[in-house]
Amino acid sequence: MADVDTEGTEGVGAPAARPSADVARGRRPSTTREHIARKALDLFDRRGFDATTVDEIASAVGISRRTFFRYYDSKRDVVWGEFDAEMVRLRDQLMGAPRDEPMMDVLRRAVVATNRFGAGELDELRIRMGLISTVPALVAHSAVRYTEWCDVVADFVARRVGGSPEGLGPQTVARAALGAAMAAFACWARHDSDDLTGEVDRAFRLLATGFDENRLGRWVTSDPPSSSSGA
Amino acid sequence: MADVDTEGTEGVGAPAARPSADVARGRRPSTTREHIARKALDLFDRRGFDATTVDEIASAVGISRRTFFRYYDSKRDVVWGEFDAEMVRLRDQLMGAPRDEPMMDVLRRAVVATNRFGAGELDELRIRMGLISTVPALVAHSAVRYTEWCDVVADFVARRVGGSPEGLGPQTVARAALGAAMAAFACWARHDSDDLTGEVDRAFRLLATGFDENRLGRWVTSDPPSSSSGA
DNA sequence: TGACTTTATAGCACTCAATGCCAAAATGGA
DNA sequence: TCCATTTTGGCATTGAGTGCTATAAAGTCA
Repeated sequence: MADVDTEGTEGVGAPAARPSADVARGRRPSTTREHIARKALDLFDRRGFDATTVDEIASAVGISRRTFFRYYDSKRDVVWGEFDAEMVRLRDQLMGAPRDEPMMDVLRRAVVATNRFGAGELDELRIRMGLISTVPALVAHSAVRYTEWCDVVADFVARRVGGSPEGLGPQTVARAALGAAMAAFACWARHDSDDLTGEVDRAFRLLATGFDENRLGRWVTSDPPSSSSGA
Repeated sequence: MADVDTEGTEGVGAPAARPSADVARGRRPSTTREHIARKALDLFDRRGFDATTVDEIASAVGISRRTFFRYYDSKRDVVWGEFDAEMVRLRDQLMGAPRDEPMMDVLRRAVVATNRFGAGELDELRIRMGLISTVPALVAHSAVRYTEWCDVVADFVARRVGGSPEGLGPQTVARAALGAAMAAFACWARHDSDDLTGEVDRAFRLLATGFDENRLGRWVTSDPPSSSSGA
């Protein structure tokens, strides 16, 4: 693992693992979110999420149970890593897109862009996403985390087409888009399609067709159109 | 052959509330799922879901805590009522549709049909859906319950267009459809659009357009059928 | 009536996640 | 050295959920 310096570690809910730009005051943290996450994911992967207790994670890391909960709000949150940073990236991508680019193209490109990962991160990501889309406790928790994602998309859509982000239009687009993204992720995490962004791209192109039955039929049988062409 | 009428997904996990077609053997149940649900929903509505403990529900119903868990697998499940029965109805609607009817029309009609409720049920349903779409613990749990829903839809789609129900095509359609349904439900539960099936219908028509930006713009500004303005 | 069977219930003990509180440890600065 | 700051760990508590067991209530059969 060559991710020595992970500087984007803004606290999700825990105050710990601060970059601490100024002088370090007080007692130094005895570990990091990344360190905990690595140990925990390893345990989850080997023994299963439910079968791994917080006590086991804590003792594997070398901290107390109480300290674990200062780094992560819950056992579930460990799997999500630095999800919040990605949320900011998505918003930037959506809001920064040229006004004349079609809405669904912007959306597709933005989601694809925010899900580009280096080869070194993919193995861990697959474990994360595999857990998120299969373990009931994590499937459940995902709905809460993805709510923020939907809000970002709904804001974008409302800004494009008018009306309130809470309205049926933006909400439907946002939640349907989330569905497409989740489908892509789940498919990628399950079988070894090593092309995550490709899956996302395909799912969103499909979504933008309105799921016409004939096109969908051809799409399933023959190989679906890959990205390549333009925006 | 006692559990003849318990085929498929009928039993959530609790053995109680059986219609008891044959003669009643053994001690009679001291309450019903409905009775528990009514008391519990009342408490949830007044005090909030998290602030209501299982002990309080049990004592309000007049049973022990342990007995509560024989009727419902969890506190969360109370809010979902007889969700499983609806699942069977959805499958029947989808599979029973004429083969030449367009796929997305079948889907829309099926979801609309399975969400028709009598005027007497609507108040309680609004409380249920309000809770499900706002309380974090229930938002989370909804993802697990809706997984079954998605499976049904994905099966239907795969049967129509070919390929595996696990494939990206059927999964994308299913999850996007779920998104549309959730958006419609949440909008209905929040503001008092008393037309639930109308909201569902609109969301699915929108989904089938592929969210073309221009059409969506007109759709939002000029009120579609009976939505309140600017919602 | 009195066994015997079946079913539902209550109580108890237990695990585990999560939270609040407080004392102790570690660190830099005055 | 004393002090302020920050992290840590232990302790107690709450609340969900589960397994086990004894008991209560009902019908059946002799």
